[in-house]
Amino acid sequence: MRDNKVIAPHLLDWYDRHARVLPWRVPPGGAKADPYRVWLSEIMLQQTTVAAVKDYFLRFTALWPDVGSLAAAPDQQVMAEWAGLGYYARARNLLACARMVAAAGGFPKDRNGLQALPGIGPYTSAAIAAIAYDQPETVVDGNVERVVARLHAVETPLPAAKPELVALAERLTPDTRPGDYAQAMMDLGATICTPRSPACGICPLIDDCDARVMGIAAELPRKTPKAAKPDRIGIAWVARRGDSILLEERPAKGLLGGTLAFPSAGWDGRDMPPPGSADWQEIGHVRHVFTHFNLSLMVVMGDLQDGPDRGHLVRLRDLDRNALPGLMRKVWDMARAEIAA
DNA sequence: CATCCGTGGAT
DNA sequence: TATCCAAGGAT
Repeated sequence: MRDNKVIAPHLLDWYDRHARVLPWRVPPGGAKADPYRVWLSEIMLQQTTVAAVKDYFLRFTALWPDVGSLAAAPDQQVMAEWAGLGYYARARNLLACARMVAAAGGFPKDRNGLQALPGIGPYTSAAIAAIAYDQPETVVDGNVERVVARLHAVETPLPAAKPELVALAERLTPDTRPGDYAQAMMDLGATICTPRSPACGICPLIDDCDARVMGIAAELPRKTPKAAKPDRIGIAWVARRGDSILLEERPAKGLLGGTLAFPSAGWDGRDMPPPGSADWQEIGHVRHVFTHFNLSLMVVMGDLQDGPDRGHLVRLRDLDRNALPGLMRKVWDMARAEIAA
């Protein structure tokens, strides 16, 4: 029979020996974590893998070592540095949040205050409060949902099971070392209690897990099936004039909001004409997968005869591929190959 | 509560 | 190739 009181001690003992070393992390029992670095890493890590975040985190903290310097950064530079990481609303909220925090003289020191800031929801507010301020808030991300669903053998499928999992997780949260405990739960989920083939044989909670006894650990948490992704098509214009190429900033809201992009239409709910007159030549198609649809984008290229009526011309040698979101990098790579040919 | 919002890696 | 999914939040 599981004893809730021993779970945190078991987990913390394991964490003291096996904590992952990460750029934004303070070692177990170590010095106090910097709220700015905790916040920045947590925003980047939302629905994003540790491997993908590492370089972005190092780059951001090198450019902007504190919230004041980030708050003073130009919007376009932050968007360009975020390019490729996805979920661009995070970048816009990041900057809005940094400016509010800088104006207030620092981060709020409790969960409710944190959650009032843009881009900070139930998970992130609890994570910052626990990790940076050592408050016994319960952090519930996808890892914790999975660990708790297995410990308690919760068979209700997600997302309906979420409230129940949160309540169960709250009962496990210790009053001491809540920040280490939160990170330990996530490390356990990421390295031992993994989605497909959990390594129960080396799990520090093997004697505390109901699903393990029932032999259903790998099946939990159950999830309600997702709808199939529809296919969408569209067109992107690679408009050239001399040694320059046309780019535009996308509208702040919606798909790839606020990012630098080639003019395009037909795939994002906006019906736009070509940005100018040209003898457009089809050079190929790029495929891209978004969260809720598959995209096949026809790429056409041409020399502008008039216009453009929007966007701005950028010299090829000034075009930074890394400042483009992933989809537009594919468009650019195709166009660059065509130009070279 | 459902939908929208990226990207890349693992299986 | 198809599917899942990764430290979620806003609307």
